[in-house]
Amino acid sequence: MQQGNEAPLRSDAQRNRERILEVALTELTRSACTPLSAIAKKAGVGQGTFYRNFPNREALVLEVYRHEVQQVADAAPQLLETRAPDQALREWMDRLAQYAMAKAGLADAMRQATSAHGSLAKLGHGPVTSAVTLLLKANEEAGTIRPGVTPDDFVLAIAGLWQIDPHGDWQARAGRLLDLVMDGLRAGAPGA
Amino acid sequence: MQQGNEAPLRSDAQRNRERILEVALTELTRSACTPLSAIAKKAGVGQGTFYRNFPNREALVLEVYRHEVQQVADAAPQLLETRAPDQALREWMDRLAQYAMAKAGLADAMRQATSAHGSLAKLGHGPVTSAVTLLLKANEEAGTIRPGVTPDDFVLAIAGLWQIDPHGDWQARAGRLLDLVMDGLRAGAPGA
DNA sequence: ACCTGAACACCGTTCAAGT
DNA sequence: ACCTGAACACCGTTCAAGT
Repeated sequence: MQQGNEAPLRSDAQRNRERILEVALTELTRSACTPLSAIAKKAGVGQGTFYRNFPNREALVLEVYRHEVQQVADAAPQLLETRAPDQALREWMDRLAQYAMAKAGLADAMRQATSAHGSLAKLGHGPVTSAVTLLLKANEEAGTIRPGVTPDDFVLAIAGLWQIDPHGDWQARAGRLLDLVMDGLRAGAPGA
Repeated sequence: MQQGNEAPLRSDAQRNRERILEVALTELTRSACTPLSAIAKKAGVGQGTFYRNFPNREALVLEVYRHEVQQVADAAPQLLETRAPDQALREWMDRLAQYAMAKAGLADAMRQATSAHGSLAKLGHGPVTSAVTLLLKANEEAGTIRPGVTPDDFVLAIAGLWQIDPHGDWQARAGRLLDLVMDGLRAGAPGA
């Protein structure tokens, strides 16, 4: 049965959960392989409490990531209001890249924690998918990209972002990758 | 000093090393997180011997991967002899995809073992880079792709391959990704 | 109802003793 | 020179006892 995800949660329990997430963000950003016990300790909770909230590393990392990634997703509608659809899409990619580099430690944690396929795919139908759907649709309607590109396709196409080393000249490398993807999306825009 | 990598290696030592690699391939393909101790045991060597050859998991996984990936790389020159450069490139991508799916467990192991950035990048200047360089150069000279694309750019562009779930319809997903990349490479072929 | 932390299981790594 | 395998350190996970 496992309760949907209702069950109001006692106030001290809720504060514990929030403190764990807070510490996890800082700590995982610094180093992807921080022991869970260290996170529990810094958050001031016992091991048991930690595991009540997050049954394993993956659950924790996914939750932190989801939280963080929401912010980038939120930028999409705003960009579409102030720019042409293709410019909005391209700039959104840049912001995603910037964010991915800033949170590189977290991205590492994601890669390591998600055992089988789909670091990103594991995010499922979250805010990122919504943002991408929105951006692609606007472009398709404006005829600036070819029709039929799904959000999944897009996410796969920019997967290289998470491979870039955040030290050094990531700006140049990311820029070239994203330009290439954008050109691929455009190719012969209105045709099948 | 650490010896370059010469030092002829005693014959029993060499057999041990080979048996470890053999077992590691089978075992890691099956499950990315097989304990190293299990691999050592199945290979019939002690823990110490194992660690003499491969100081950590990453070293083992990289070696296995390098070995395997050589085969796909070897196909590049042959393809270039029998096909137009762009067709050769596109078909090589397909083979890479097919191989990546077949060895999905190994790809998982790579992702998990390589802590900081660059699963693929860690392969460094290996056979894959050579193959890609060859293919890109032929296409650039034939004017079928835009000039100035580096092997690094290309590897980043197809990074999505390693995210695809090998069960289900990976053929369709991989095909769409690779077509998109190919179109991106083509975009306005002769121009800057 | 929720929390704590000692206890357990497991895996990576080292090293003293062998051949 | 190289090998073995017991021993150690460490981390994830559980659970009996508390509030």
